[in-house]
Amino acid sequence: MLEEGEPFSLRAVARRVGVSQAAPYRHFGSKQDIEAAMAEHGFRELQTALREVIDAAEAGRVPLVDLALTYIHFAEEHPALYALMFGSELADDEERRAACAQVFALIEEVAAATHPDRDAHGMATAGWALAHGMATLHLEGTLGRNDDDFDARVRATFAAVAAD
Amino acid sequence: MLEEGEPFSLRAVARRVGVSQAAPYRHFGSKQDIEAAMAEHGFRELQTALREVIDAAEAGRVPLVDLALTYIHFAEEHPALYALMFGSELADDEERRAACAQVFALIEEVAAATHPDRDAHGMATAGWALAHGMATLHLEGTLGRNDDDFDARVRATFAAVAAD
DNA sequence: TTGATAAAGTTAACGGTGTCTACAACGTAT
DNA sequence: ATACGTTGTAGACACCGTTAACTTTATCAA
Repeated sequence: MLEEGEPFSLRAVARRVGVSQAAPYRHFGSKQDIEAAMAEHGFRELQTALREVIDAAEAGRVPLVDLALTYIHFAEEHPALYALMFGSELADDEERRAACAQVFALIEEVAAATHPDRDAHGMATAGWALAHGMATLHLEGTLGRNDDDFDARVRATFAAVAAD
Repeated sequence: MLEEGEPFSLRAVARRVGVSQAAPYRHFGSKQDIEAAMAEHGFRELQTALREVIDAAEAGRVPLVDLALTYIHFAEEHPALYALMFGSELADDEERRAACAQVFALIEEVAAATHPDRDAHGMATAGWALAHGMATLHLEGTLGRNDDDFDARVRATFAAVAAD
């Protein structure tokens, strides 16, 4: 879904589905509506992935950095979708924003559980910003090409910043 | 330059400049080339802004969070350009990457000066990721709409994470 | 002064794209 | 059976990036 290489045009999609170019307009109002729906779906998939990590951990206590790694792996595996999720044109789609807010709430919940003594909102903000920032910079190539030990780099960064 | 609202098409640009639609191709090979040049210019402007903050500080010691605020203000003031600078299509433009790397080197330099005892590279990575992440999430609306005290929020986040 | 050359601008076209309108097929409920 | 809402279609429109062929214009050597 949403391959990186080929152009993402309504016509190309319709062609691939074997349907006429105007058919998508029976189901969506515009291309932006479709992209917003895809972004919303992406946030829900991301939430599911994060939820799995939380549920797999014993006693519900997950280090924030593990959540961040899951987050970053998601971005690595679906770079085009990830870019879409944070695309500036979709900023005012309400359902996309709600799905995004749910992910944030999940992170906040974990932050509150692992650090009951600290400001959960601030911790969640820092954790998300760090994860999102590293994911973006990594995808974009700014952080070099040591792909394999990037996980270690993320762990080191989180540790350097004493967020755990 | 690069207003948010109107479409950024070569033809629209040419029209506004009062020149024919094909004229840009006398100066650039493609639209991507133009965008890459704009992104490169953006990185250089960002570098200048950061450099000014560093030079204005006494003894050359700037808290990382002040650099981050300058970074975020730049993103706020030029949202479309900022999005362009980190657009995934431009990842392999060499000059853009070089300009980006210079900004990173600047941050690293400050990190090394303010925290001689810690890993400068890791600190710079964390600082940039935090700043870039918060800028993105803020522009995108995920962090709420308390626009005025967002600076305070950035300071709180950096403090919460003990990065200074 | 003349003439060659390279830079910069022009018009016209090609294929592709998002979107709209008008029309046809078809399942379903009255 | 008939009316209707749903989903599909073809065709058009304006716009887009890009290219090709042609003209203008400035520069500089002869």
